[in-house]
Amino acid sequence: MIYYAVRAAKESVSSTMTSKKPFSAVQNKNRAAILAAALETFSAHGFRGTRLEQIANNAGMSKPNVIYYFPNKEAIFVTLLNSHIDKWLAPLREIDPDGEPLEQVIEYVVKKVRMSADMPRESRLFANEIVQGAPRLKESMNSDLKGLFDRTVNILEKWMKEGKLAEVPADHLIYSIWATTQHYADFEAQIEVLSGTPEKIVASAEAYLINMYTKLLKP
Amino acid sequence: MIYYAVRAAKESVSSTMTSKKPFSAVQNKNRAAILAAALETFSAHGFRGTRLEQIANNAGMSKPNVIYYFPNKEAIFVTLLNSHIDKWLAPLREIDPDGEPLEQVIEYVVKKVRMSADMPRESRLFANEIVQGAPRLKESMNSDLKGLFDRTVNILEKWMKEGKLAEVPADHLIYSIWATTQHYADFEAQIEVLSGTPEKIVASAEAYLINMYTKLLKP
DNA sequence: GTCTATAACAAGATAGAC
DNA sequence: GTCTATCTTGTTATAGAC
Repeated sequence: MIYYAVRAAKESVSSTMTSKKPFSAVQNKNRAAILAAALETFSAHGFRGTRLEQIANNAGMSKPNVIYYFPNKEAIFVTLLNSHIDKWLAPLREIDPDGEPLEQVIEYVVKKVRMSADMPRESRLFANEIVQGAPRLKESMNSDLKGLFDRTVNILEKWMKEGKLAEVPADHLIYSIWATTQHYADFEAQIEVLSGTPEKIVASAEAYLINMYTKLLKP
Repeated sequence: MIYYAVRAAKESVSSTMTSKKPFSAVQNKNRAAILAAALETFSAHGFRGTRLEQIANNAGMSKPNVIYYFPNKEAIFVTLLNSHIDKWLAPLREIDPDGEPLEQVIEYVVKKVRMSADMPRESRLFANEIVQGAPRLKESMNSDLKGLFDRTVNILEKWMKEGKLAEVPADHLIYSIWATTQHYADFEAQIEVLSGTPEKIVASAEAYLINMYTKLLKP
């Protein structure tokens, strides 16, 4: 089950690579359509709330045809998670230990809040899963995320010790950045009720957050 | 359907009240057991992810017996949401327009982060629902929450105009308080992977957040 | 590769005895 | 009020023709 998912995740990226069993052009096209449809429904309803039929309809094909490309529903979900995780963690990876500290943190905040605006479905996909205990995400959190998190904590603590950032607990700083930036995507339904058009709100969030984290971290 | 839910939510609070059809002591006890079990499972798995059987098992009774007390699964869920919403919004309601501004905001932050520590399941119950578009919560958000939110925005803006708080967009301020405080409960699974025991982390969150919002808002 | 039909099963809800 | 047995529906997954 996991096997198929991983294979799909890796190979769907480059169909031309000369591995054992590359997917055909049609296969890649249909896989992509399924994953696009899956992002739509899984992010809106979570794993159990999503019906295979919705995915099939959104992808413009029949239910059995979907299952022709993926062995089961869980494989679609896991493939989807894996296919987005690198992109999702990229901004964290791009923090430069040799850059100007405050600038690096603010840059990270800006990237994250823009992701919330540009990729709200990806954000909710992960949010849905984590709120429910991350049963299908614990593995990649332990491998991909944990290392990145620790690396970032170290960089931040070094900067603080050097007096280049105000001293705050680095782990809490990262959590609050995640919380404040992703909130606009994850709780969009609530924001829409309270503030109207979410797009406008996310647009003005950037300035607010830059100000907040600058005040917090300026040495 | 909604009728039963509302009736249950209101009457289960005070069994002795002299309304048309008060519930018996046994009824109240069983209703309470069902709602307690429901909080456990709905907060962990969301509405569709929760099985009636899990609720029954957790409540120590049979599935049909659960349905004897509530007409269906949705009624349990709606009753549960309603039975917690007042408690959940209490800290916001308690912001005193005549109090010392910064103190009032910090007090609010502290109450919220403690709720995250003491009532993580309630937090996730709402988070789960909102991430999925709040289909069964839109109504009470429009009635209960919207008014409270607007009231709070007005209080904050007045304080800012009077120079008693630094000027920031009040709506974003509220969103960031919600985001940073609830994050510890809602994303507990992730925090556990990255920082170990969530209890310790939430405990140290209070000081971090007090510092952050003080720096942000001190005039 | 794609489809219709259907098997297999899980889950919500009901009937009716106690 | 509570339970066992069961109905009914919804949903995943498969079989097999094209």
